[in-house]
Amino acid sequence: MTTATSRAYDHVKQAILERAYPGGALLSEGEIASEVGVSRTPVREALLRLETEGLVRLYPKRGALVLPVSPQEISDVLETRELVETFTAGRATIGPELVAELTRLLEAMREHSGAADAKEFAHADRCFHRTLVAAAGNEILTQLYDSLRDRQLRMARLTASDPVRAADAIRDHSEILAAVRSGDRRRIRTAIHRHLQTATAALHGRS
Amino acid sequence: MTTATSRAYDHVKQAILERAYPGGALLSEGEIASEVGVSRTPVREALLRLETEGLVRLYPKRGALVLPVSPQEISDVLETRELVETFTAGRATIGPELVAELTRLLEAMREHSGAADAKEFAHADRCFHRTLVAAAGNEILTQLYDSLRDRQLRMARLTASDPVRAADAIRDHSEILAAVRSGDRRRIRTAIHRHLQTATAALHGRS
DNA sequence: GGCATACGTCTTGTATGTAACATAGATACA
DNA sequence: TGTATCTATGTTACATACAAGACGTATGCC
Repeated sequence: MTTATSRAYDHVKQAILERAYPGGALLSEGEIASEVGVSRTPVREALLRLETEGLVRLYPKRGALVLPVSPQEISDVLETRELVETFTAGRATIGPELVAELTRLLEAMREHSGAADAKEFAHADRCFHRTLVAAAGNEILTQLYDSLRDRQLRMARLTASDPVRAADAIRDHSEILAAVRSGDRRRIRTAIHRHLQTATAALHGRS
Repeated sequence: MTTATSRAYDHVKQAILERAYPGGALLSEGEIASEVGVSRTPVREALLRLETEGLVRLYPKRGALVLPVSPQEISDVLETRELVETFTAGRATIGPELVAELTRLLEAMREHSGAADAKEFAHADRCFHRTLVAAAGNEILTQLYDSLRDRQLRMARLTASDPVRAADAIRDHSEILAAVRSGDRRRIRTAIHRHLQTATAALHGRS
């Protein structure tokens, strides 16, 4: 069985990312504890962790405030994401395994590009980028990147349920993969930069 | 009065950074609790936080392992630090307050360059860099940078107690400050890059 | 001797109890 | 009316209790 702490963590994190706990809400440990069916202790540990991830802010004796997404946060996340992705693209170890993995993930995106599979699509999308970042071999940046993607999840309204955007994403990823295959790092960086530009524009166009 | 959790956190963190708890040591909550004079609960919260900072690793039902510094970690920290510093240098809002603050910190470094003030020297050094990073206005990167500096603390053998290295650092920082005054961003990045190169070399030369 | 098993010890994971703090709203008073 | 104070309620911060898991070691058996 999974631990009580991780159940509490997953529950709260998912609720925040899906806006079931909206930005600005003040959560109490006891309330969450009874929802999840555990005691307050594991809930408290989950909230502590979510605070370090930047999703909530703990106010002593008051409760846990679900941080509203601010323009500053959006800008910081996007800026940092671009920094990490372009940098790691310049350092990634490019080999047959990497190409094979990226190919597989791109294929998964194509398979799930229908409106019904939005969740799987988003997952493959995310894994694609993550794989590329991880290929640079820097664990600190890989972990940072993961937390950025989580935070970005809250910002997107209805990510990827739009077929046009799904098609855009597939096209962009194909270009990134082709660039990786070519081994031309400048081309990879350019492709990633362009991809993030379109993604950013879409985000701003809807928020 | 400060909270029990923060006392436990400070105690353990300092002990790890100063190698009082050496890499590879297995800590138990109860042991720390009695050292600090609090119950296990706040100790546990402190350890959880230190795990997210990459200083310890919690093994279920076993204890908290003080992570030994690995070559991989050294490389990741240095690489990430350079990435963050050079990037933020390119975005920092350069104004009179920034220049004044950096000047003040450089002055503090000069004041404390004697061997007796190693701690104050290191503190001013760190604040100098932190101020520059923060001037870019990206909270995510600023926070990341802080954690990198903590981790780097463990790697340096006897940081800055060497007068030659202190003089080197002051010279490098002067050049960075001059570059900031000039407003030439390329020059700032170059100065930072050179500074990190010498710092890295010193680190490797001794470890 | 060699192997499996049982046991004792250490440690955590989780629940629960308690006191102190923060706040909102009521109340008293000028 | 406006202000200060009191009180009721909700919430955490921390301590403590207890059960269960992980290991090292001894024990029994061949």
